[in-house]
Amino acid sequence: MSTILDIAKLAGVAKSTVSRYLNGGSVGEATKKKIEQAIKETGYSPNPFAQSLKAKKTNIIGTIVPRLDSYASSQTLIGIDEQLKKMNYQMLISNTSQNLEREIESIYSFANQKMAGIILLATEITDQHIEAFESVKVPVLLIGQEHEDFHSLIHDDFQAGYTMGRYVLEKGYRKIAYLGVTERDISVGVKRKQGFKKAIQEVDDCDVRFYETLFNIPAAQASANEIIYEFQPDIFVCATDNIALGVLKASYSEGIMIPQDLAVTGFGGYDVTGIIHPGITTAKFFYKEAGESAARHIVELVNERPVEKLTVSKFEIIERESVDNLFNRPL
Amino acid sequence: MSTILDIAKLAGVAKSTVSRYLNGGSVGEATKKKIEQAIKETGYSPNPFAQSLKAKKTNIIGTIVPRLDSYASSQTLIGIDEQLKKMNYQMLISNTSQNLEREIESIYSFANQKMAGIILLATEITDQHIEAFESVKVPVLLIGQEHEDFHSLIHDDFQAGYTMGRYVLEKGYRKIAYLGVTERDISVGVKRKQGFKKAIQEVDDCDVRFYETLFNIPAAQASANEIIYEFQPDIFVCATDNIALGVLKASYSEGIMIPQDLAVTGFGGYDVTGIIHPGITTAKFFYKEAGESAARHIVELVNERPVEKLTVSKFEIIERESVDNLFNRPL
DNA sequence: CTGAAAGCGCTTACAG
DNA sequence: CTGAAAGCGCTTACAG
Repeated sequence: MSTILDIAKLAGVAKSTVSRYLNGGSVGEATKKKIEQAIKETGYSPNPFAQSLKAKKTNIIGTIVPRLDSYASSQTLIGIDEQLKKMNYQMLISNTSQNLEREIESIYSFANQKMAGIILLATEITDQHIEAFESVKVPVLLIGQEHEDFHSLIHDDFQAGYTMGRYVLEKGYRKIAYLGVTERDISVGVKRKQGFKKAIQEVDDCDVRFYETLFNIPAAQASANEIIYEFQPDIFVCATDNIALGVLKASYSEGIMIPQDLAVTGFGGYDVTGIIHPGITTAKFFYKEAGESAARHIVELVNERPVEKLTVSKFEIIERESVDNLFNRPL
Repeated sequence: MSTILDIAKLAGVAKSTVSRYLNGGSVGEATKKKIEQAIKETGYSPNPFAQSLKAKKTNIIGTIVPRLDSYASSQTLIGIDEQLKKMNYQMLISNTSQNLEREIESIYSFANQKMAGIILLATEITDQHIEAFESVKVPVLLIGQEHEDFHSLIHDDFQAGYTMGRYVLEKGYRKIAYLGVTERDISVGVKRKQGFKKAIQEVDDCDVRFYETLFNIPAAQASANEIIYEFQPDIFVCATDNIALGVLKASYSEGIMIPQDLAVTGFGGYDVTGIIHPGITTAKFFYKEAGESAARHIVELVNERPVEKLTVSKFEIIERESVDNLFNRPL
């Protein structure tokens, strides 16, 4: 591996001149040629550690993600990565395997590694998160959860919940099981439910019950089984697509036909909801696009340019076979 | 951020002593105490760039992956990441979005960034890959494809193909469409097919046709539609789970019942194959475990310890509803 | 436009 | 056991 000194010698100039050339400073035509030639010969490329040591800062955006094997995470990461590349930044992923403590560690570790900025694909924001972010003084962007102290980019959970609620009501469903998740997850556990509730409050002949389950399919399946037994709803409105998949599994195993006997909706717009049969009606979020915006925003922040504190990403209801139109049914 | 010099002053010793303490050299009890105290007070932690600049080497393993949004990739990455963390190494992901040129660029870029080693989740190995690997002289490990020049860790594609072939024959299927992929992908396009062929050659009353499609679901769906029309197979043996999903979609849309009218098998063991209904019979590979082994191997290579050139990861046939037993059918 | 020198934060022989 | 000094590869004022 050649260094800047090798190039300087080869080109017959001082290394400060080479450095200036590399960084777009003023260099004479003749020297420029010589340096270019030397670089070509050696295949020289600067040592990023030496650069970072001087600069006390990198062009890397540390991205903390709770898991690698979810549609939402992957798509968001892809969006971030692609956009960052375009802007000549790099993405470094820290996977925390859904361990909040590891998120905190990652924040400090990223700061120590002189990341230019940090993006957190957030689930819960604890006091420790706040403390960590405040002590490291690195620009931060939250995705998926909002917090007054930090810049964030969220999906329109409330509005999606409201729209989904209206949709379900318009299709004629009135005996509804809302299968949600912990309220510690504000976006998924609170906002979607609140939006849904608002829609429900606009009608008065509705029998709705609210349940809580975990994010994974087997747990959702077990919950669905119980609820089917004790409540016999006409429809499950699920807080995530995975939970909807759990409901589907429960139905298969009980011989319940979808949508004839039971309807199901989700949130997320995971690919799998369109692959399976029947397809699941869902509120699709735009993870990749959100990732791209996030990348743009964090770079703005890194360069100390202003960014709106809160950005809300859009959504879209995708109608599929898992919901019937009760008004079209023969009596 | 405090530096080693701050610690040295605070503790009243030379920075070389602090450095020695940090790196486990011999330090007197009394000085040790003072240094520990100073580190605690300041929350000091060494600047990794300065360290890397000296060491000319990091403890980071660069991992090149063709895509982030596939089950196989995610699981493999999770395995690599977790194991690497245990061994005090870090993983850096480079996503190439299925662009072979970007893979080459990533190899050089990783070398430039002084990665301790490189893991490539390989699809095709071109001459440019070989040239790149040879010129950078960084330890390399291939996952998913084997190559005589490099250490590699593969799934047992041939044996899985063979076992799947025998399985299908034992269930009584004789009119078989094998839906494969390009032979440029040796593991998926060649090995699985070869194994399957071997099984077929052991019987003689078999009508098998071989087709080729792309890796994505819509392409597989289109291919399946054509094949159903022109060949009317009893079963599709698909080279990947995604292709099997494409066949399933084609069947849904044509009103073909699975497995009554048509059976389907895949390779991979993607989660989704067990979530949908009917579940897809598939040869499950152990991606996460493979990732863990890969992590162990690359670290061995980094430390110049011997590693077998080729490691073969296991597989397992998972029986689900997408394949019937023709011998059990009423006449 | 160009070069000499200092310094980023660390580690590593080399003395003592 | 401990410290002074050199050096890793780069950048950045500062002179000229």
